[in-house]
Amino acid sequence: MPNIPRSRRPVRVNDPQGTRGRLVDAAFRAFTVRGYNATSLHDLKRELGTSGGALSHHFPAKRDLVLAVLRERVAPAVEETWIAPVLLAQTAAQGVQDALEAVAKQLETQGHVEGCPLNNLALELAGADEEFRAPIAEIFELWNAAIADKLLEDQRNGRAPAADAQDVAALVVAAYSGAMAMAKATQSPEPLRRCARQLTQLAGLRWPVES
Amino acid sequence: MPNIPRSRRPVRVNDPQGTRGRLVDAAFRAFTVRGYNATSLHDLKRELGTSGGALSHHFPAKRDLVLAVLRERVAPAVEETWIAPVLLAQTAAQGVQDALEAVAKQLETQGHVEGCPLNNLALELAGADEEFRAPIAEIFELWNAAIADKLLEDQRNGRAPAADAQDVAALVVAAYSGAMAMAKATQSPEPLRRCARQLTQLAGLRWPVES
Amino acid sequence: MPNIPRSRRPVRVNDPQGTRGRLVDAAFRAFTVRGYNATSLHDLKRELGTSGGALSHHFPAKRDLVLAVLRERVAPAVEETWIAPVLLAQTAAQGVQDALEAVAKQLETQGHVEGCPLNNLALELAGADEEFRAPIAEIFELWNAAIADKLLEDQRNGRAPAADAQDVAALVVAAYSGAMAMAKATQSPEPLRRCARQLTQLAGLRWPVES
Amino acid sequence: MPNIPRSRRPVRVNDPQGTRGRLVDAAFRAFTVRGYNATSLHDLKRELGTSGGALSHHFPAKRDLVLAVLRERVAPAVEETWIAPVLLAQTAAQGVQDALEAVAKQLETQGHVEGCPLNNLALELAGADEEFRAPIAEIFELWNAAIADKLLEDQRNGRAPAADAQDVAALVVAAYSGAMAMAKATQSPEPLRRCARQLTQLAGLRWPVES
DNA sequence: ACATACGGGACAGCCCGTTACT
DNA sequence: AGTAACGGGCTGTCCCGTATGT
Repeated sequence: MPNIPRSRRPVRVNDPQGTRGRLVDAAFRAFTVRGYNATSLHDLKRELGTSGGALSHHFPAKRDLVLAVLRERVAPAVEETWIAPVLLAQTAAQGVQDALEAVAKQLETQGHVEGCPLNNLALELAGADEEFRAPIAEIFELWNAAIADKLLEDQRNGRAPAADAQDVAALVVAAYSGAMAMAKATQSPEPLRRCARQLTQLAGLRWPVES
Repeated sequence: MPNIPRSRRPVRVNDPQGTRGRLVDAAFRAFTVRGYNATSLHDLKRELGTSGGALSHHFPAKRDLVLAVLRERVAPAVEETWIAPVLLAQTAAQGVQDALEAVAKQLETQGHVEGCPLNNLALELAGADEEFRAPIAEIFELWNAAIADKLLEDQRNGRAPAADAQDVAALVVAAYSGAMAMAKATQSPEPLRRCARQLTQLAGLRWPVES
Repeated sequence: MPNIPRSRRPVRVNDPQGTRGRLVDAAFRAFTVRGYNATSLHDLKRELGTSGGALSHHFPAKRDLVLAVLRERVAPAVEETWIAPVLLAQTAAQGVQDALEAVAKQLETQGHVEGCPLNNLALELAGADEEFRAPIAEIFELWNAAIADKLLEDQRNGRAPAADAQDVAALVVAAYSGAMAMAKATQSPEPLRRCARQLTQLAGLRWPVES
Repeated sequence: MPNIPRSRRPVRVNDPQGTRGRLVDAAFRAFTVRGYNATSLHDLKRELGTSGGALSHHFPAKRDLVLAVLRERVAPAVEETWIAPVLLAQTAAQGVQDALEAVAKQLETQGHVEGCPLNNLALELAGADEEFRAPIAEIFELWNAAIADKLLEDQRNGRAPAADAQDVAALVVAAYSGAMAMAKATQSPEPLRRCARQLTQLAGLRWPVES
């Protein structure tokens, strides 16, 4: 009885990296859009077609999943949308404007405003568990530090007025985070735009007016 | 308050207003500390001693409870801690500083930083349901408008430099909200203090430097 | 439009006592036959037609259910099959024989030997949790004490030879428990019968052979 | 196979006998302490460091594991702690006392009373599956037979009074098993000691009172 | 107005086995 | 022989809402 169309058996492929990555991706998306508590693992499984065993294997508990999301998706996202632009710009002020502009543009493109992933998770999880709070705080601090460092460099090079770099950086990060919260609540990019405009009027971020 | 000999039957007090108020209070606290999804109605019932039916009587669904919390606790809180101080201060700039100072002081007093109730609920609920988003957006807008109005008044009176009042107000609200998020994540009032200091350096909030 | 066979609405009857009792009954049966860990709450619910909510209401956790079973079913069963017969018999020796005979007869009647409920739960749960162990130990001790007391009375009345009543009682209880374990393993009442016969040969249980 | 500089491959030792033995050992311990149903294979794997496939290789199913435990650990344990002492003693009565004394001493040494492995498994599994019941019954019967045989020999040699050897043996085994159950429930070796004392008062086990 | 009882339907986590892979 | 990935299914628990009772 030859020539059996051997396509019977449900061929399973072992792809640990891929499966894990897809899980983290899906979790990142879902946590950002719906939040941590409002996302059921069942949703993730169904969305991906992965089984409970696979999920359990890679992430014994939901907690482990969100920790991976923070480390492997949220932190890189902040790095990409904020730290890199700031570091690569000519001045911190310019970098901040670039980053704000890019995000505002993106919000305008896509209809729905989901808010900042870091902020969303921070507000929901920071109060719950020290194990969550610590990595979140760390991301905020790296972000802050990157802006502050750039600003200090600018000041040394005469490209920024004297000011407490840490304070200025904190305001920038806070303004962005808060603006995103308002943008999410009002479903409009306007708060972001308003903040972007006003930040150019901040003493510590104004190009030293020569004359 | 008579001598209660009747040890048997659960003494029931009919106190509609009181029960309702206590429910909203407990919900406000729990939603602020643990979040909406992480708070079960069972928790509230147990915390208050009031049980099931009472809650159901006043609030048919959990949704109704959070709406009441927004209307009757969160909005008044914003009114009290931000709108009133700003309106009563001599200038908007002063009012903003007062409000920030008051909150920072409070954070230092109490060990744990729970964050801003409005912000917490906004981030968790704004993306979920239009029914939640609208009242949250409204609170943000009232807050914003109060600051902007005061600023316009200042400008008319020569107590503030010319600037887009809406933009400045948005930055103030955003900076505060974001700073509270960071304060919650880092469990420290420092971000708030940094932002307070920097906001005094914002052009639109500086007292017109007379010659 | 009269005379609607008003059987439409799923009439629910509140019968807390009844529901609770049926749950404990079903649990007692299932725990005795299949054991604690091998019995799923789903089984109980389906067997009774009760819903998860009802179960959760009466017994927040499985632990609470088994504690109720011990207190309200196992202890009374020991009381009924052992303590009462012993106390009511003319002598302890006679009571022991009566109890053994009754159980042996019952085993012969019903085909399947499930073993002693107390023993089954004791072996499975006593090692797990102090909260389980304590009530189990208490039942054993009451059982033991009843036999010992009766024996002491017999000795005072000259109806039993001098012997350490506690020791004799312990042997009786142990022999019965062990015999039931063997009966369950061999699915035969023979071990019980053998023990019954031999216990009559125990010095402390023999009627003082006058001569 | 992307050439990962795979320096951290887990060192694997092929040791079929050893792995199998360690698995059975761990299972024996866990089943004795926590019971069959309360022990997850995951626990065993983690305890041993060996993982999934190894277990599956040696024991396709959990059932096979417990059967091996019965055959290779429980039966030998009964052989060692009961059958050998009885056979080697001068009389059955002496052997029984020796065995009881040894176990009681061991219980006193180690603080925690786990109970008799055979009894624990018997009560939990005998009712579940004929495949489990049979080997358990067999162990009980071998145990019983050893004592009965020794007793018959004693009787033939005039070292024991006439009595139904099977019955006496059954009582001894039952008393021990039951006493261990009580010892586990009360976490005390006392029941065992009491039974040991009383068994010396059993007619069939008393050294023929030389006239 | 309030309290107890209950209905179902999730949810996270676990568990036993099997399959791909080394 | 042994490892890691994976498949599903099930378990105890919780949770929100409603119905019954006082």
